[in-house]
Parts: sequence; structure tokens; C-alpha cells
Amino acid sequence: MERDLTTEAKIMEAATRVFIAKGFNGCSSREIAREAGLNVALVNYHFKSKSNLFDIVIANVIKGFTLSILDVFKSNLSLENKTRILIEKEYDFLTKHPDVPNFIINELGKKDKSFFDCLDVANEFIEAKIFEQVENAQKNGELRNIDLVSIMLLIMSNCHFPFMAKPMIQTIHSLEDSKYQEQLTLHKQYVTEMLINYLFPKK
Amino acid sequence: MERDLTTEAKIMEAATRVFIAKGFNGCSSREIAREAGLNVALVNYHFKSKSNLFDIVIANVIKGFTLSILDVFKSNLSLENKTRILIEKEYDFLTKHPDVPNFIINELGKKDKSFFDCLDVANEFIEAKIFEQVENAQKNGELRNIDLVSIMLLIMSNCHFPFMAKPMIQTIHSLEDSKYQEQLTLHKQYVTEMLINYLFPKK
DNA sequence: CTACTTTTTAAACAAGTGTTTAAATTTTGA
DNA sequence: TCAAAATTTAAACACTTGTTTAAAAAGTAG
Repeated sequence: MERDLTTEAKIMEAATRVFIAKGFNGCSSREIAREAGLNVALVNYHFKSKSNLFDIVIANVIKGFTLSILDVFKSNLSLENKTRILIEKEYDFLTKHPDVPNFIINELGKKDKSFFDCLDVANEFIEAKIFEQVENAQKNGELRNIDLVSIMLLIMSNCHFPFMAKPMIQTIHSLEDSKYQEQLTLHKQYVTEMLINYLFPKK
Repeated sequence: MERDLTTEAKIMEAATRVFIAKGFNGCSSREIAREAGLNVALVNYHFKSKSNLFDIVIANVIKGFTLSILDVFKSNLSLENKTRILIEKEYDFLTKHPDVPNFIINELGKKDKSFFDCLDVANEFIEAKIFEQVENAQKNGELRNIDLVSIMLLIMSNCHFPFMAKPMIQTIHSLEDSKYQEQLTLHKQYVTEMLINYLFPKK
């Protein structure tokens, strides 16, 4: 019962590309098949249904997105350095995959908690012992004493939003892609300085 | 040739609600008509087509969103106080309309520049002379010397993202609506402090 | 009341949707 | 080599989509 993985890989590649670009409702099974250069029926033969394929794709995207973050958390660095590297990595990742945050936020908002639990990323974070490190850094006075949700929100807001709002900002300010990329490189420095200053106040 | 505005108003109300919640591709003309308690054909009779209705709705939403910002810009306050009030107003607006940023960013990204030019909001900002005020504040040393795009990005990121990511954060941290609202109230204070400290460094 | 316009309605249209079917083809294992 | 299994295909399925049509209803003005 050896399966032809190449066909499934083709479908996954095309589906990931199309789903991220247009969302679940914005594309059809036939469009995915066309992009993969395959017959429509193959999508359901290999993946049962469009929504099942979608679940696999989004789980995959989230996994890939989470892995690079976890690497930083698991490393043996101070929280301040972890934050610096995290921002750096986020901007790197998002430069390559600018549509991913929008995709995750929009499509995950439609799912219920049970789906999210299946992804099982929470345990990975617990394993990284990042919560203990935060608690300790706050006791030391190294890290500002605000809750973890807000810390995450502050970092994510300043990393993700500039990529999410890219089409809008580009339209408003008439910036071509290369100019906006320069803007983002500059912005990353501002964001890093601002967040580090705020989260890790020196005395 | 007096038109029954009530019917058009009903369609606009339902369309705005449904479009914001589900996006252009996420809903059907029939769903909008059903929500308005009207016959499907009335949508096209009064608004020509679904996409025409959508253009009117999104232009309307953007206008409403922009107006409250412009009020702040036009007021006679220092940039620091304008920033404080702007953040306050953004959080107020977004508490009432949490789905609007996602809606605007997603759907405006699909439109081209010509559509955006039709909205004609740029002139309003020029009229408010906010650009001159920024330039002067930077010469004074009151405002940090970074470009306007980044200033806007910093403020918008920290105001909009917490609302855009709400479903995701709620799922991750198992927070009910009221708890997340408390979180946002807290977060607004952090954001204000962080942004003011960074944008308006005291000496 | 009557002739006319505007509004509303149910029904139909062609096109596209996700999915299934059954036949054709390819691959597999003995 | 050859039957059994897995894969691929074209075609069809029932359903929804945005939109149009033509008749009915409501409203308007002389």
C-alpha cells in the first residue's frame, strides 16, 4: 500500500499557496487542482474533502511558523536577547511569508477551540520553560512586571501588523515593493529599540 | 422619483454587518437579503450588483473609521496629547467595532489603487496640517526623528493588532470575552506608556 | 378613478461549487 | 506474466452562486 507521495505533495504545495493567498472561501477545489496540474477528483481522492485538506494545510503552516519561535525560546539566552532574536526571526520569516499572519488570524478565527487543541503547540511552549524564565526575570526586576499575554501582544503586534497592513500602507503612501521592504528594515530597528526599552527598563 | 430609502437602508445595514463578519467571498447575496428580511432581487434592483454594494459598504466603513481619527488631528493640541487621545479613541472605536481592521486590511488588499483614490481621504489629512505639525515637532526635538510611515505603523500596530488577533489569543489562552476586554484595557495603558516614551523621549 | 411609474415578487437563468461515480490506466507483487 | 490493487481520468451529481426577467403590487399624480 505504497502511495504516490509526489501527487499529494503537489496538491499540498498548490493548496498551501492558494489557501494562503485567497483563504478557504476565496478559492475552489478546481483552482487548487489546476495550480497543481492535476485532475479535480484527485484532491478528494487523496485528501477526502476540501475542508480536510484545508485543516491539514493550516496545521502545517502554523507548525512551521511556531517552530522557528520555539527554537529561540529553547535556547540558552537571557530574555532580553531572546526578545531581540525573536524580533529578528519574526521579520525574517514574515519577509519570506508576508501573507501568513493574515491567513492564520482570519482562518483560525473561524475554527473552534477543539481544532486548536489538536495542533498541540501549547505543550511545546511549556516544555521550553519560557514561563518560568519570564517569572524569574520579573522577580529580578530585569523584565517589566506585566502579564504574559500583554508581552506577547506587544511583540506580535509590532512584528506582524507591518506585514499584514502592507497592501494598505503601500496604497496609501504609493510605495512599491522594494521601497516598502526598506521601510520594514528601518521599522524593525525602531520596534526593537522601543520594545527592549519598554520591556527591559535599565534601573 | 423619490426612492424608498428604508429598503436601501435595510440592505446597507445588513450588508455592512454580513460583509464585515464574513468578507466579500464569505457570504452570498441571498444571505444579505435574508438578513435584511427582503427579496434577493431587491439587492440588485437598488445596488446594481453585489460588488457594487460591497464597494459602497467598504467606502462607508473606511469613512466612519477615518472621521474619528481626523477629529483628533484637526484639534489644537500638542502631538503628544494627540497621540494619547488617538490611542484612546482607537481603542474606543475598536471595542465597538472589533472586526473592522481585519475587514479593511483583507478586503482593501484585493482592491487596486484606483479604488482607494476614489475614497479621497488623503486630502482630509493634508487639510488637517498634521504633516507640518510632525515636521515642526521633530525640529523642536519634541518628537523622535523617524519617518511618518513608521510613526503611523507603530501606533496602528499596537492599537489594531490586539483586536485583529482577538479570536486567536482567546483560543490560545482560553479567555472569555469579558476577560479579554479587561486584558485590552490593561494593554491600552502599556501601549500608551510605551509609545509615548519612545516617540516623545524626555531629553 | 385612472393611467403611469416605482417597487417588490417568484421564478428562472447560466455558471460555478464540492463531491461522487465508474471506467480507464498504471503500479504492484507473486 | 498476469491478476489484484492503487491511481487517474472524464463525466455527472445535486446544489449554490450572482443576476435577470416578467408579472404582480404599491405608490403617485392628474
